[in-house]
Amino acid sequence: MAPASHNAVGRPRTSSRTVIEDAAAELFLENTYALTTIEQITQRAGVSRNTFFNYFGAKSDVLWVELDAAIDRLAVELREIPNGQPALAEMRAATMRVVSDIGVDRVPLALTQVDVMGTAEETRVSGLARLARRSDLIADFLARQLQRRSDDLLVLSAANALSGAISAAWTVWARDGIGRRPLSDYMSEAFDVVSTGLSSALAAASSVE
Amino acid sequence: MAPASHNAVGRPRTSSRTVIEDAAAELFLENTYALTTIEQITQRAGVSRNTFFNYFGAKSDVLWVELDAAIDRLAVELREIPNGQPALAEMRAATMRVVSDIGVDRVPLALTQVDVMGTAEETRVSGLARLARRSDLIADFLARQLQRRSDDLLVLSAANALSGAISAAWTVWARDGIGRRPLSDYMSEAFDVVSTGLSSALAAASSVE
DNA sequence: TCTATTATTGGACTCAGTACAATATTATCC
DNA sequence: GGATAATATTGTACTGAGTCCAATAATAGA
Repeated sequence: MAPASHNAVGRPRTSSRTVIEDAAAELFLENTYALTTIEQITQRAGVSRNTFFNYFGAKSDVLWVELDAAIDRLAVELREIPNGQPALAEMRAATMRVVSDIGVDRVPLALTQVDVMGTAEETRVSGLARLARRSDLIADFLARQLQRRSDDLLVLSAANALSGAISAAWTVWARDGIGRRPLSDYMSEAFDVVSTGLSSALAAASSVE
Repeated sequence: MAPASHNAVGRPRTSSRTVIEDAAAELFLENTYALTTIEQITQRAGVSRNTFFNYFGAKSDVLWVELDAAIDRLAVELREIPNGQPALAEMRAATMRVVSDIGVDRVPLALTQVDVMGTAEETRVSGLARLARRSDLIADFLARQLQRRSDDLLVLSAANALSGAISAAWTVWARDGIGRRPLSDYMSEAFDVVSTGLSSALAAASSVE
């Protein structure tokens, strides 16, 4: 039984992986992320320290399981879009398809308990790695649709901006806690901001005020 | 003589700090970033290992000296803008003021020699920390101008998008190598993309093609 | 020169992450 | 079922970043 890749989407239930995830979540909440060692996690999970690294490439990976899965699905969605489609609209639609699946129970660990776990700074960096990965996916997609290189300034700017907006939606959604609206609501709003342009979005915001 | 803070903007010439920076730059180019240890750096610099940590909080900080300085200056510029100004225009102007100073010799180490140093993956993450710091600055500024909270979705989306676009400009500028145009050119282009909106920017791009 | 401040150093430590070989466990095929 | 191959788990040993703290050197100011 292969532990599959680190960001596997498939889920053999109650494997070592799951046990480790649960143990980690508990300990992060009890002692904060920073003060929890991998050894403690694997001890509670009843496996050896090395087994941790069979399933996760880094301690912080446990925090982002849900987000990684979402990014995996986005990659698939984008790959399946044929050439010559309206790039932004397709990009948005693909994101919305992925996000519509996400229920309240799928909040990335790092985002839910940012206060409780004292994860603010430590997890920030690892979260940014996800932003970067999503940027890459989007840049590749845009480059393909626009027939430009993926390190073209227009492509990169747009990809980074989109990934940043998506990230903002996740963050605010997670922080809104219980009673939050569906993630797709937040995502739509974030897309609106970058789609119509910051000049109009910000102007509208300040005139309303 | 205080080593000042980690991202000091002032420059006491030929202090331990400078010596360390130079030694690090040499070694990164010779042996790549990953294979260079802090011990090697301080050895060549003729100081003790601990002195490194007097000036830098992490090994990767050496890579981002120039960018950190630019972000410091951006922070100052933004702080000095009075309330009630058009947010996006001021933000853009402040960025351009900072960037107009940057000559060809001020390319962040991490960005120039990304190929030579094999820094691609390792430095990516530390670079993202800068993106985040800039996002925070921009979010605070926008929140003040728009009279909203700095974790508001509109504010965060816009801040992330802007920071992402700025990051793209730096990246492409650095990668263009010798013969590149001034950084401000790239920055203008990146701002245009997010200002006018991705829907028009991307539509224009695909119709041109 | 004396003194307070700050820079530098030494030493000991924790922990994440890597490498690799050894062993256990499960699946597959006959 | 039993042999065998594939994969999961573990043990051991290691590197190197980053932290802490106390000791000492260097410098500035009076």
